[in-house]
Amino acid sequence: MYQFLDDLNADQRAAATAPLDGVLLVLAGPGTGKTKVITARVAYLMLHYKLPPEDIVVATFTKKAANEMVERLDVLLAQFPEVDHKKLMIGTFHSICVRILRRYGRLIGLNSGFKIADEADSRHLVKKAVKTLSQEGVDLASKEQDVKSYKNYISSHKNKAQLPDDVPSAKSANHRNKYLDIYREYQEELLRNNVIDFDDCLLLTHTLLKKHPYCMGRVKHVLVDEFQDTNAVQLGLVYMLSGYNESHLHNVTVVGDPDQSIYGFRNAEAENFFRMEDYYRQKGVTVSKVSLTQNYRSTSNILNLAEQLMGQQFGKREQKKLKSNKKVNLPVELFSSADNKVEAISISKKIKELVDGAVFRCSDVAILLRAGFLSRVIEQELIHSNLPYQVVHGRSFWENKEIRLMMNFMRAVASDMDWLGYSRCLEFHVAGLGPKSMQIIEDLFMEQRAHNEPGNVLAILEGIAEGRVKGIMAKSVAGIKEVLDIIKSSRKLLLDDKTEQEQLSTMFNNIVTKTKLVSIIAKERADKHDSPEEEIEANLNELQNQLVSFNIQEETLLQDAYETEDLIEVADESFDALAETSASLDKLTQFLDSVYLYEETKDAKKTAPKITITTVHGSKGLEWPVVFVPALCDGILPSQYALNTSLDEAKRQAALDEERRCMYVAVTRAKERLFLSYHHRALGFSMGDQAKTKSRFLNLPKGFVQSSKAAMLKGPPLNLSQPTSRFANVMRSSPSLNTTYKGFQPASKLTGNAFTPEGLTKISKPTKKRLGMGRPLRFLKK
DNA sequence: CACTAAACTATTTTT
DNA sequence: TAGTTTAGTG
Repeated sequence: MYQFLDDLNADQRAAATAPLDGVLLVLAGPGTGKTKVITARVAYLMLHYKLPPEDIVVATFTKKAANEMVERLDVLLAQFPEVDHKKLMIGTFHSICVRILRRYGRLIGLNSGFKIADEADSRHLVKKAVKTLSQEGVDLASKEQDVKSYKNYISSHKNKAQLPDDVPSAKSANHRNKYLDIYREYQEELLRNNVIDFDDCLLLTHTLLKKHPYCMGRVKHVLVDEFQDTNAVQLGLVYMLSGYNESHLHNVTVVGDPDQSIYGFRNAEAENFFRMEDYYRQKGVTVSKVSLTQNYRSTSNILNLAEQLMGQQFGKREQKKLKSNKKVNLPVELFSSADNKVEAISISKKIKELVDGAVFRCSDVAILLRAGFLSRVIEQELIHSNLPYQVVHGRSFWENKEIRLMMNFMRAVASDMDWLGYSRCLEFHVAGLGPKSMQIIEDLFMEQRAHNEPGNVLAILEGIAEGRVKGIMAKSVAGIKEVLDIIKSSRKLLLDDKTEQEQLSTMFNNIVTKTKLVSIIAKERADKHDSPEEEIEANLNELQNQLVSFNIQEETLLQDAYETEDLIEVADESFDALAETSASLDKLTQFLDSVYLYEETKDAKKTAPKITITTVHGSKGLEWPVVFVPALCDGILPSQYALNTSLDEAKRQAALDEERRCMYVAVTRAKERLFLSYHHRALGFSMGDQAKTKSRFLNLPKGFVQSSKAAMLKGPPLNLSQPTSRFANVMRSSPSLNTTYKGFQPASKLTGNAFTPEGLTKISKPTKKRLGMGRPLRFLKK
């Protein structure tokens, strides 16, 4: 019928072509072609059932997943020009919600010009709230740790759809009320700054649709990817989005795998699978389930180990019977090391063997870690042994100081209302401007806001420059004048008679030059890095490129999509419009808006032949021919938190189960070779070295892993009271000692003749991303 | 009142 | 290690 359906196996096809009406749960284990199925289903809904793309909502969890799906649809639908899949409402939950709020937020009193508060803004406002409250006499701790716990409190309530007024009153403890006070004050702060935080994106949409469900009344089908990662609010959104259109009531497709739920800490609830089933069954809606069991990724040894691991879950779980399609099947290897440095050495030696044997390339190898900080030791060792690697950290690029500063200066250029942006610029650039002076300026701004005006930071600063404000030191006034100049001159550059690209890049350079950003930040890092300027400039270049090459999103998506149009007063113009505007200024504004919600964080050079180091969470949805999972120690995986004995039994089990799922995700990333390891001792920071024991998850029956004892250090058992770091250093620097280290067997011995290098190169292409759409199809066919 | 230098302390995962 | 908090100085 459709060619893309021929490329699916029977189960996949059943899922993709399931009836339009009713609820479909697709239980897709790792490597079973989940994305392929959901993409095919979307195509089928549009082609076969003739659903208009603008009536279909496809919600994903990450930007990457959304982008990938669009890419696949591009290929899939190339031959069906009559279907315009660009009109699909596809994106992360957050981005879809923001689009809805921009358009209909007014109905719940939201100012349509709102901005998204990023993590830094949000933290700042929590701190602010704490400060305000302590000034009012409430006794509050404001250490970093405490701020974190306040944020957690707020977030967890928001994720349960509880605004301050909805929080159930605490029975006894009075610290609870303090938390609630902070929550209230924090919400006020958001409002005063005309921003909403990440959780609000979802929560406010939830509130909106509860009151005004007709806003999204024409939605005919809702699809959710990685459903196990949804929280209560997201589940509610699915119910509401699919619960209004009478001709297409409760038409939902969700795809996911409860075993891969590793975002519980962020209030994801894998139980949503069961909840949803109950909810719709009670409504009399047909609920069908399809399980995908054919695995196209891993060898059966890897799959067996994974299944064995999950068999130890405390919570209920359905057994999986994943079938491998791989002919070759090498054992999963396990080794232990005296300490984490030795472990790193073993890993690098092993990688060297695999790579030198021309069996794998560096880009085929990934090292997956429970936590980011574990990468340090391994990185050092990889540098030492000259192995190229890349650390893929979620948003580290955006967290660089130079990037954050540039973003803030550009925010100020883009909007006079953006106090949060302006304030960071002032703090950075104006000498002599401390908390007291900042407070004076902020008060002026908030006063304007209180009078229901948008607020205009630039005007206030001009007032200061003209000496109309008391309490600001002369030295600071001079600095403020400079900031004014930077902002104004940058704006002028955006109105120049040049191309958009030129305008943006000269504006960018203008800020960089006038703030002397590079030299100032370089100075701060001088004692830690060799050539900090280089790195800073490279980062700035990257940002500049992203800005200049940014394409304006189709924000008009919702514009014409709704018949209910006349029912709803259309959102008014944002009142933030600057006196003079230009295409490049619009572009700048959109760029700033988009960064946190739409823009995919670049995963370094995809083509570079490098080893990938990333966290287990960061590895989700990806795959590599060779995977190392080091540091499988109690206290790391499972993490210390899960081992906390002060938790009650149910919570402890739930936490342990999530940790186990973490390991499940890690091991199921591997296609051909999987190496597990742990160390007996962690050489650490100031807190001193810690003795470690083998992770409880490694207590497996015989036969699932092959221990390679050779990786253990030869020599006397470690004396734990002696400084081990020196020991490790000797190991590393002394060749004679190194020879006693046996390391791994040569790759040839392990692989035997079953694997020829030629045979392997065919299937050992790197990450999923590079496979794109065409490749896996061809691969699966054979 | 702001700035600097020394001291401290916490290390998960992220839209 | 690095980011933040503090105490002491100008």
